[in-house]
Parts: sequence; structure tokens; C-alpha cells
Amino acid sequence: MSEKVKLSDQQYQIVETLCHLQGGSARDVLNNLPDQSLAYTTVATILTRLEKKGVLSSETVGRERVYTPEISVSEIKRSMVGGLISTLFKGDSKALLAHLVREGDVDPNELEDLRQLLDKKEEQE
Amino acid sequence: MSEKVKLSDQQYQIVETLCHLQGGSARDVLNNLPDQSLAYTTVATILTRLEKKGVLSSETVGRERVYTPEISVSEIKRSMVGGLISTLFKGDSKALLAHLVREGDVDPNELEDLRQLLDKKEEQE
DNA sequence: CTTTCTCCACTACAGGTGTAGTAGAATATC
DNA sequence: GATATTCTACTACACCTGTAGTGGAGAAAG
Repeated sequence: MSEKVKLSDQQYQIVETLCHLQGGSARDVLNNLPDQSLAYTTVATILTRLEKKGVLSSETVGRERVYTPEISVSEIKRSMVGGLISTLFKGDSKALLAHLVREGDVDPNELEDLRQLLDKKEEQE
Repeated sequence: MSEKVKLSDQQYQIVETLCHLQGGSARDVLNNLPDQSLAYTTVATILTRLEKKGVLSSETVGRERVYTPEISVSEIKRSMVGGLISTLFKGDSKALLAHLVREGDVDPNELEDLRQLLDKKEEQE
């Protein structure tokens, strides 16, 4: 299951790519990666390790090993954001909110806009 | 200077403690750490490594090595939150906001409260 | 002064990560 | 069928991190 997923940047990039592709081979991932400078074997290694971690599963199809994400991008994000909140803000997610606004990353006025946006979105669903 | 500071949980815990103490020895940090189960030498090792990284500086005072943070807790938080935003949300901090609300970590109604709170805080300053 | 305590520097070691090469098997191409 | 391509598995290696032991120097205690 989900639990605490903690991925490095590189690993996240690869899982995300795989999720967008909805599964695929190392070659597929490599071809769709934002950073094209990696060696094929590097991607393959990372995929293997991610599988060992339980984030992916794989299946041999013909000559290819096809990986399937066992977790959604949302879950990963939730888990990683959650980890940061627990480390930096003692588990208080509002403190992160406050931090974002205080640090000027987000304009306070945007909060209201955002709220309305989300309210609308909720209605639609 | 600041730049990209990336600390592990453990490292963050130690820097944060040191910041609260406004500097101190390994022993001081150990005594004030939430997690008391670490060995003295473990804390000392981490402090040494953090100094090598430039996050701390140190000075020998008598028999003790006294460490001083070279960066504030706020800066570390900003840097680490920023890193996560860039990894997970392509640098869009509002996307993180939206994520927090969508994932139910924060009630949409709280956004307004928060906004008002922050507006007040701004007035006070 | 001798014994004990405490601190620091150095060393150690396992596990994770980034990165990639090599070997061998399977496939595609000529 | 021989050759080139391509894929996986295995191996490698350096660096980071968590964790801590050891040895020696200095300070405190008796």
C-alpha cells in the first residue's frame, strides 16, 4: 500500500513519468523523461530499485520488462508533502499554508480566489 | 549563503535544536533534542558534517566546540519547501496550496480564516 | 598526583542513491 | 545463418546518511 513513500527527486521524476505513461519499459520512461541525459542503464537501475521498494511492479512481456506503478502520483505527493509537514511543521498543515503566505510565495489575496476556485470544483464533482 | 539547503529529517532536527539554543555544543544539542535516544557521538558526527556543508560554523571555546547556525530555521524551511514545490509542483506554489486543500489536509473554509489572520498579522508589523 | 570523566577527532560500517559499464540472451537485420 | 541491436541482470563505485565505537587529550575529583 501507500504508507510512507519517500522518493528522491530523481526517483520521483521517473515514477511520475511512468505514471503518465500508465506503465511502460525502461526505454519508454527514458524517452519521456524531462532529463534526457541519463543512460538507459541508469533508468533501468532506478526502476529495479523502485520495484524492490514496492512502488512499482513489473511483468515480463516478450523480451521487455514492463513496469506498472503501484501508487498514484497523488498518493506520492500526499505522502511526500505529509512527510515535509511532519518534519518542518510538526504535522500542522496550516502552518505550511501560513509559511507559504508569509514567505511571499503566495499572495494572501489569492487565498480567497483559491478558496472560491475549490468551492466551485467541489460543486462540479 | 543560503542557496539550496537540503537536509534530512535527522539533520533538520539537529539544526533546529541548535537554532533554538542559538548555538551550543554537541552535548547541548543532545540534551535538547526531542529524540533522546541518540548517542553523543552520533550527534557530534552530524554536527561535523553539517559544518562541512556550511550550514553551521564552529569555534573552540575552552575544551568545547561550540556550533553556531549559519542559517535561520525560516531559511531552511523556505529552502526545503521550495525544493518540494519545484520537484512535485513544477515550481508552482499555488499548486501545493491546492493540493493541501484537495487532499483534505486543510479545510477550504480555513483558508479564509487564515487569510484574515495573516492580514491582521501584517497590520501589526 | 592518580583516577575518572568528558570531549573531540578519527574510523567504521551498513544501507540508500546517482550513475553507469559489461556480459549474455534474445531479437531484428542483412 | 551471421551480424548488429537491444534488453535485462549483475556488478561497480563514489558519495551521503544514520549510527556509533575507540583513542587520546584535557579537566575534574579524590
